[in-house]
Amino acid sequence: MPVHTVKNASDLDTRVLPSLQRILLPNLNLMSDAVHSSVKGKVVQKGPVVSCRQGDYLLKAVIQEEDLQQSSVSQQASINVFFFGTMAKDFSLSVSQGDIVLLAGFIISKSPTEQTDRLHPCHLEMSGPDACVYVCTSAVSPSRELSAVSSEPRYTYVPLNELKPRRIVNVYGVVIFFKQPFPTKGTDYCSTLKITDQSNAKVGCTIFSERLEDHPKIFTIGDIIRLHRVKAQVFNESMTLLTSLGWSAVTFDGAIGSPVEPRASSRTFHFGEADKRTVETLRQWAASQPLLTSEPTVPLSSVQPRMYFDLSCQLLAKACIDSRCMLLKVWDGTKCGYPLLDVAVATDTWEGQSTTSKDREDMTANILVYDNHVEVAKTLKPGTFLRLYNLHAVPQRDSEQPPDVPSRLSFHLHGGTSFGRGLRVLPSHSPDLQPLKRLLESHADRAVEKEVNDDTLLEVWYTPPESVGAAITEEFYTVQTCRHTLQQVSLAHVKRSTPPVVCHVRAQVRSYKPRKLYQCLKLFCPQCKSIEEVPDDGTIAQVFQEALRNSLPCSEHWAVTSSMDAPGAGRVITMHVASDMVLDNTHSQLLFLESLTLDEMCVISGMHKNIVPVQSENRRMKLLDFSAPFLFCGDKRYYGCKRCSRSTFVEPVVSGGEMWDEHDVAKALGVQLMQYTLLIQFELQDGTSTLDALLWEDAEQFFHVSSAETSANQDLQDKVQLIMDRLHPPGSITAKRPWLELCLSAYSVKDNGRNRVCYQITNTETRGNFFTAH
DNA sequence: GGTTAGGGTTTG
Repeated sequence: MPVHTVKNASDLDTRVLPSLQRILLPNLNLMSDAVHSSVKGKVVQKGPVVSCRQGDYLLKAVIQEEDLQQSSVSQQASINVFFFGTMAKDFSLSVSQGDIVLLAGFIISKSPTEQTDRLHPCHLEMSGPDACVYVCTSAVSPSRELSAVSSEPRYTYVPLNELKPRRIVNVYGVVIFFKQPFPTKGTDYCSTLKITDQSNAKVGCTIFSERLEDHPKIFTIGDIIRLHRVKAQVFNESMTLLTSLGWSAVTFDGAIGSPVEPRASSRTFHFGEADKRTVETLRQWAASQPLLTSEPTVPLSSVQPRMYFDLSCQLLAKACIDSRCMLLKVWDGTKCGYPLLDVAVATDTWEGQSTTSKDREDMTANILVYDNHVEVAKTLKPGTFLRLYNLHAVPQRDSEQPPDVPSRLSFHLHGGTSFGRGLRVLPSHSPDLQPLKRLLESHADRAVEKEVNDDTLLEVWYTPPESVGAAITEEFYTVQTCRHTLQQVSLAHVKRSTPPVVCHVRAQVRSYKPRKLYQCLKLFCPQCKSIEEVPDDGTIAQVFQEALRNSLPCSEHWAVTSSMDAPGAGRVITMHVASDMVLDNTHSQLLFLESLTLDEMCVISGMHKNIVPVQSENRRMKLLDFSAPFLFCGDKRYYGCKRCSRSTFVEPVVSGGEMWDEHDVAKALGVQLMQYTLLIQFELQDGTSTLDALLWEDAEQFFHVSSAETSANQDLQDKVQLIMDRLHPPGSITAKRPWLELCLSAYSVKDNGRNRVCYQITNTETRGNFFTAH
């Protein structure tokens, strides 16, 4: 290995590479003889191994000259060193921050970052066969042990007037300006926003992310945002914040008294009491700042010609005009004070309800959405609640119209993102949508009272946003996939039958539970047959926190141990790799990580195939409590059965070069792997009776998803939700629910010594042409 | 470790 360890620091001066000339770092320059020289210094910064574009690996470290008089310490005493390929991995595993290293076989280059990092004008590159490192591992210092056990506070937040250039920080702020994400010329979407806090400093933030759903969910000025791991930078003489590696954003409603519910895109983020207090304090402060109170959205009834305004509304229908323009038909339950322009569109180009009752006609607004906004508008489903930002009320003067007749108003969402122009979907539970929803509901009630012969309004209101279009244009049904040749029977007949028996029935879903789809996902132990809930992130984070409290780095003879700094936490994460695997590709290694938080685990697991969180007990490695996953594989998490697994293990039998899956890891660690499973209880009805039936063993077939994949994939969760909403549209009346052809298995189970009959939906799958659209 | 963009007196 090109990284060698020596026992004594003095060996670096005397025994190692005696033929080479030591150069003090301040004396090093581009003309120095790199071939016959060595440098020595303390590792003051050590970055992670990162993969670069060509499939190579890179690690950056900073080493500092130690052998200097105090007076001569200068910026030239610290130098950037880049390690490439296996050298990077070896360095990462063998060298810790604080160690003294001797480097040779380097290339000296001009440092492109001299101006920004104020370090040595040169940097060193360590690659190729001649590069080598000797390291004297420093003893674990008391301060390092202390930092490993201290866990609070988890994050520190920097006031916006105390930002220093180039520092990676966590901040809280109140949003005073924001734009919806727009595509850049690079690979990402960009959101720009401006925030402020009690210090009154105003700081622009630029968020880059390839995924639209990762961008901060800001609905209005006055929302509160928490940013983690953003980099401070000066631009145009002002401080700005820029996303950096592992950044995250969580936003909150800014109104005093509204629930402090974090809006996050990532499923894993830390949110505790301290965050709640910070949000509440910021809300109080913002309420006292007249400039910060958010401009309320303007109802249609208050719109004046030529004004720009934000509108909250429900989408009724949409139609494509051309590639650069879409028409959205919306309402907000109020009546505009001006006559509205009706845009003529062929009936068959509408999606959703284009024809409406006279009463509603007066309340619907046609909105022309241009250019870049078409992309978002295309994805909208009738029924969705929307907010349109910087909408323009344009009076359209008809040339033949007499001057005393008021012009008809049309609404335009112009192209571009200036002034925050854009549109976004609002979740229907948003606090500031509730007045709008109550208003729409009252119209729906009135329509019922009057028995208006037009149920389109009810249709839109009572059907969930996603399914309005579908309910009209798409078919939904189930088919039996078994080969039973059975006469269809009634539910009453099924209940009279003696189990075990299989029946075919035709029934509707009267209700189902759990209503929160994520609660349908369970963990099943094939060994002891127990079913457990999937722990939520709060529970898991707590297990990590517990382990953090008790842990001192463990040491195992079979593992190579190294450490890295937890960014901004003043704590060291310890990493163990089985010796046999050290040379494997970093991404496929089985890693054991100690002293880290769930957040950190989520960041790191994105880059590795298999990571096992561990803690130590008497310096021996031990798994965490089984309420937390014992294994992280990218987005996926695997759990061990509490009853059937051991939390201690001897040396895991690993051999290099293999690709490990969750079964291999579980076996090597003595863990009984829990399987993901979907479990839903339906109440079926068919006019003769009602009957509770489980959907469990054949649930994957029913939904066309894998339970394990669904656990880590929002799209699949949405798909399950979508299907449930078809089976049982929320708020729907019986007549509107589909009739399903089902295969039912009736069987007996022992329950407290008594036989009980259970029913399961088996051999049945859902069909509907929305699958192809999805 | 970091390319994109870095709000702005709008308009079909």
